[in-house]
Amino acid sequence: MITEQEQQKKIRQQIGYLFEKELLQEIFNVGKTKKVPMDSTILEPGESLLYIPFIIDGSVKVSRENEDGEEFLLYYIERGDTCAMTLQCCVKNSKSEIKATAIEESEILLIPNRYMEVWLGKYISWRNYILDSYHYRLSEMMETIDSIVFMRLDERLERYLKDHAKLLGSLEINLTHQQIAEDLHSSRVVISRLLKQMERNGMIQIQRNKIVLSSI
DNA sequence: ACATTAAGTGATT
DNA sequence: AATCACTTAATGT
Repeated sequence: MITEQEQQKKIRQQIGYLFEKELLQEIFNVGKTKKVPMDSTILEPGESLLYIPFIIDGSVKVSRENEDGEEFLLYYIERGDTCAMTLQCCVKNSKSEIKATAIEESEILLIPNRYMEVWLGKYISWRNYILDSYHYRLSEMMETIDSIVFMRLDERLERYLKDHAKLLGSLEINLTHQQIAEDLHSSRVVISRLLKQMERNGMIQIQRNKIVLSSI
């Protein structure tokens, strides 16, 4: 079991630079950290938010899901990030419209949602952080929209692979063609074909359950 | 050895 | 670019 001191130290290291001293102290008082295993769902659409989640360590995938359970990747969030969608949910007490999945073992910090509004008035760093988060997520979403509208699927796939590699800091991508197809809302056959082509171009190597990029 | 799941491929729309 | 139908290859039991 991790001691409180160790936990605080970790939070300080990972996201401490974001907030002022007093706020950090409040975070220590009311926040709880939680480890989540790879591939676990952190948040389902329709769920009510009781906590504002922050990523302290690891990476999380945020996606949209329709009634049939088909997904579409909106963006990734990593250390120091929170999800703009959840912020809104916390204030308005509405339900989540997105799905969040850990793509590696991650650690999240949970803050009871009632502090959200109080801190907005009390701490400048918090206000800035929230505004920045919104801005950043919105930009990322626009990039994603651009890619759907203006890029061909092979270009999107390439971007997807590189983003994934950068995020996890490894040229090895442990995903099946099926999983990739789901994120890009395409079909497995199509992805397999495009990957095969990329392999012929020497951009990647294909193995079972794994793709190795030659470079980023 | 057999079943299951991932990946490859030709043909069709 | 998607879907079907089928094959081949890798992996678990």
